[in-house]
Amino acid sequence: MRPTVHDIAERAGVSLATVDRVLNDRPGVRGVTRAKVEGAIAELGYVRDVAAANLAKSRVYPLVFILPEGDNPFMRGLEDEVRRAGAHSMVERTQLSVVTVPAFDGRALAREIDGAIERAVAGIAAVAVDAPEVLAAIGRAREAGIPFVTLVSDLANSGRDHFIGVDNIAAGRTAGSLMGRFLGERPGPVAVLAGSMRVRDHGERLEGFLAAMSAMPVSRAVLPVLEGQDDPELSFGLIAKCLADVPDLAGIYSLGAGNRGLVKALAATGAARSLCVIAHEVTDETRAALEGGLVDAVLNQDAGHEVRSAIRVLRAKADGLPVIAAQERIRLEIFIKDNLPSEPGADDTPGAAGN
Amino acid sequence: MRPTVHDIAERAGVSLATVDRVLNDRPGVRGVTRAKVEGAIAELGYVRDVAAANLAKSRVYPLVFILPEGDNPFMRGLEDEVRRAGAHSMVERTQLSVVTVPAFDGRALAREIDGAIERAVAGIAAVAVDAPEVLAAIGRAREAGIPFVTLVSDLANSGRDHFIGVDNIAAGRTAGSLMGRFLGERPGPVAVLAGSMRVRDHGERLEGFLAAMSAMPVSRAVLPVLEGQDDPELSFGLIAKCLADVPDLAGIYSLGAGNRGLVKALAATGAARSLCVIAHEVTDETRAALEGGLVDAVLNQDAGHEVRSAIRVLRAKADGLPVIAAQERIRLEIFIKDNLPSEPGADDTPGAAGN
DNA sequence: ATTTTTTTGATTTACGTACATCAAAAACTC
DNA sequence: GAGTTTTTGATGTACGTAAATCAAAAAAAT
Repeated sequence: MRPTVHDIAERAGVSLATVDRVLNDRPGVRGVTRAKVEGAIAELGYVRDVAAANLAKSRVYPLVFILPEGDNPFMRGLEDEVRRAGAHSMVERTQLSVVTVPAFDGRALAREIDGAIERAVAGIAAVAVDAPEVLAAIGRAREAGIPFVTLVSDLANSGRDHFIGVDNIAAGRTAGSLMGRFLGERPGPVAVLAGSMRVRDHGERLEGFLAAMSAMPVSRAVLPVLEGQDDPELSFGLIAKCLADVPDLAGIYSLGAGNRGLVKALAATGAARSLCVIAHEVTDETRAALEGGLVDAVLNQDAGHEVRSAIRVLRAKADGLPVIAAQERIRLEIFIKDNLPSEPGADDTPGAAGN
Repeated sequence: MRPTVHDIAERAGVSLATVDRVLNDRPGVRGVTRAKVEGAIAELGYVRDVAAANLAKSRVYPLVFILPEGDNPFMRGLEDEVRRAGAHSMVERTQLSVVTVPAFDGRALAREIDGAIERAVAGIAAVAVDAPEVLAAIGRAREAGIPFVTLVSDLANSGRDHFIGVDNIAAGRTAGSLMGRFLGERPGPVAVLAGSMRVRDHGERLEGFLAAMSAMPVSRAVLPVLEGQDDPELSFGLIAKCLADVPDLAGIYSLGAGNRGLVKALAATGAARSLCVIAHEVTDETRAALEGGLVDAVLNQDAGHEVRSAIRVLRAKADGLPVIAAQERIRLEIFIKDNLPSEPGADDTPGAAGN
């Protein structure tokens, strides 16, 4: 059976009060006594019963998720997942809140991080922005002893506890390999639709894509990047023009969130029947396009898994417990039509409204 | 804040003892009193604090995993995952045990299920076998109020609480689609390596594969199934013979666990340079083959996720709590060389032994 | 109305831990 | 050795729930 604080007291020859002082780093214990207690803890392999401690303390873990605003479907899906998890999180003594900031606004993000620090939350998860003020804010959170997780978009050298997301270079490389395999020896250039090359994630995906394409047996041109700012109408226009201007176009890689415009352009021109199209993230649009044959493959990161992982990691850090690395590793999923899981809520009664 | 039993007592105008009797279905409560208490429970939205209850009861959840014996790498990996999870499961009041039975032995499996029922375990997870005595044993477990999860291999109409695994027809279809896409217009038949067609899972994968291949624009022969009994040497022989007998072979789909023999035959003959090879489950052999270019894609189900899911589902069922469907859905993963996650333990110091 | 049976309430103990209080013991200083 | 300071121990209360006991109250039966 598991050792308790009573066992420690007996093994070390001290009282419960002394054990409590050592376990919780309270003052009033001589070094020699502390050593005895710590020795007993180690010998017994004592692990705190966190559930019992939380009960005694009536502890609640307030966690905050800071997400970018806008109509990026993936981010909205991420927000939905947080809200869904939050609906029954009090059962696990967790209280989730969502704060949104303008996309790519480092200053606003830093401000919200500092706000969360002020409120003494138990942990922070944020989609990072490459900006010095964000770097500094993360540093302040860590100094205040608040666990910090970057979500989807990492920030190097930030001291964050954990990154939850996929490797974007590998993502691009995967897209390139698949594109090359699917196209085989069929000739013609490929186009790339990005949001903005100023975003590091997009740059990394392109880098990986180009590397993989250049390693393919068949040499193939990659056209200059189309920057659609993740805007549906702008993306639509760029793709439609490209389809018109490049009659021998062989494929399109959409590495950002402009998929609504892409899918619309493909459907409008009927071009997808002869193109290989690879996009990122399963959303309503890309799911429909995959099922309807407009898109050949979607590379996905599971927002639900990411949110659950963030919660688990922040909780583990707050409790000083180990993180199970294998469980928290986010896989880059490849979906074709045949392995696409059924839509969430597909089990619901047809008349049910939303989910 | 969360309502407690005290709030129920006050709301219903009864004592704590009565609330306890109602909550725990103990005798000695009139119907009219019970209705009052249940009304208060509903109005308050009371949800039991399972952690507090477990503390009061010193509860432990003994769970048993019944797995097939043998050197099937996937099953051994599954067993490793259970043992790994069991190493620190007491922290969560869970006690995992593994029982192995001869592969495909329905009688032995039924006997172990009954043994677990006798020991009054909190839940059972088993790789199912299609046999009437197994069906009956699962029925007995359910009658005894013991939650039952089928793992990897399901059993229809068994009354099990949950299936944790992938859809094998979809798996076969995915393999067929990928094979067709990767081969493009390149001519030549494809071969299928199975364990045994007597195993329903293998039959389903073949079914899906054939359906997808026949839907491809290019018509392509599928050779009669090679049944290697998941034996490395038998599989080696069958593949080597096939490679010698069919010089225009275009691809191989390995739907079972004979991959060690397959990979060895490919390496020995140098045939893989001109073949498209798709296999199932990431194991040491398939990982190396994928990285070395002998295999083009591996379709995988994550054993670690499956074990964690089984534990979560069994715990939730034992507690009478809801199962989060999205979290417990096992995805059919497609791995090519570029999105293959680094090997578990790859973060360890190079000198570290095993893991 | 009386007797018998059933229901209800009050109370205690328990789980493992957190945290506070204050007297007693030990250690330190002069 | 006396006085002062620090450390330690004993104890109580708390968290939310489980479970047992027995007296008192309520309901049912005669």
